[in-house]
Amino acid sequence: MKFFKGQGILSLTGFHILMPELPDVEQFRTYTESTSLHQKIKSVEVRSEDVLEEISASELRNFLEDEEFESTDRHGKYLFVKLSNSWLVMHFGMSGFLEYFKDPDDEPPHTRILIKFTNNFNLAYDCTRKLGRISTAESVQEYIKRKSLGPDALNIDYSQFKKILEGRRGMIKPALMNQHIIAGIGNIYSDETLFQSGIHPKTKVKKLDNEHLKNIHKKMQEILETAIKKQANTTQFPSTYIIPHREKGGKCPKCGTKLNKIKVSGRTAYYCPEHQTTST
DNA sequence: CGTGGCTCCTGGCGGC
DNA sequence: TGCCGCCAGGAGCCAC
Repeated sequence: MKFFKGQGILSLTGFHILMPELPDVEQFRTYTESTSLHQKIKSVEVRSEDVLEEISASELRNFLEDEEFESTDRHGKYLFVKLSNSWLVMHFGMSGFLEYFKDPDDEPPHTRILIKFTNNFNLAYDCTRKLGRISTAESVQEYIKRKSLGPDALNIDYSQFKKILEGRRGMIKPALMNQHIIAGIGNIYSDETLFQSGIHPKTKVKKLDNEHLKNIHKKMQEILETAIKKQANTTQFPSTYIIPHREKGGKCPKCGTKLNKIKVSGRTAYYCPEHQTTST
């Protein structure tokens, strides 16, 4: 699938890299579904043990070899792949992606785990910066519980959303990005959500009224659904989105004002000073 | 409870 | 050109 190959190419040419937040992982999930199900795993190469979490290379090989991927699931930024009796869990850090290929020349450049199927195709887990993690779980629920992940950002309804945010003392952007509160939103989708909601990223949660929260919840889910429809390809996003303008000298796609770039909880936040005016 | 700082990594880029 | 420090979209840990 050229799409994934394109990620590296896009990043090299200065376009926006597709980062593994919820929509990207959903794309990896459907990609896995459409390429890798119901094929016997012949062998597994662990090229870097750095990405293994609570499992050794030989344990992972034993865990996967002679198994088949039966189905997939996703929770937040985690991809789950079902085997006969347990689950493989993939997290992509800041630079991870999957590539299904046959010709060795098509192997991506920073393959950390290579799964070889008996049909002679391969699934590569490529993670340049080695910040992603591969692990296993008894079930999706067991993993969610073990990692204390909040509800998935796409599934959470408003009453639940409101309940988890109410009473928080901190700022809205870090709250949205906190995987223990809501799973799936990272730095760029929190920027987009707050841009579309007209909320300054440093706004204290307790300063937001019911209408604000309702709007944030609605925009968050609309954005995630749109991004998934566009296969997380930012070049296909609506022209009113801030994501493609999150760069030095970027301008607001709605009014042309130069975007502000600030640090919020240690992360880079871009926002429009004209559109995101709630007091902090 | 929240936040800032540090850490895990690699690689692209800007500045000198 | 070469080198170096800075920066990046994730997230855990610890001190305050």
